[in-house]
Amino acid sequence: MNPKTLNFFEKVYEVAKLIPYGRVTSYGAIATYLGAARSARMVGYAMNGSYNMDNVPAHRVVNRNGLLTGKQHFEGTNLMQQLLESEGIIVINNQIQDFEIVFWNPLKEL
DNA sequence: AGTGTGACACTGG
DNA sequence: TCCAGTGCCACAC
Repeated sequence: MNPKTLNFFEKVYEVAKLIPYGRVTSYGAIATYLGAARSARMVGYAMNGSYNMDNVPAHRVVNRNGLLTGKQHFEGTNLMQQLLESEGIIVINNQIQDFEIVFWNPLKEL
């Protein structure tokens, strides 16, 4: 794939799809991996348009604190949490427990 | 072409 | 240590 043909959004989706089952990452980590460290907000914005991309596990992307800030954009009030819990990730009060353990760093893993 | 916007991240008080 | 303000930059309008 010619990287130039891929929009920033598409790159975000590509990375998101690589997040292993039962692991999570942060918006900033993805942005940094894409070489746009200052565009973490855009990653979240990109995920907003991933609702029609069923391959993108948007629920595995949280902010750098492991907080489910994007929860509001999912159906219902706790769909995101349920999806994570179904993968073995413990979430309490929108906060991922043992975040450092389940955190997946694309910079290190890829 | 310019302006507004946001599912973040960092810094200073 | 904690919170509020500020920077940021790619996309939509």
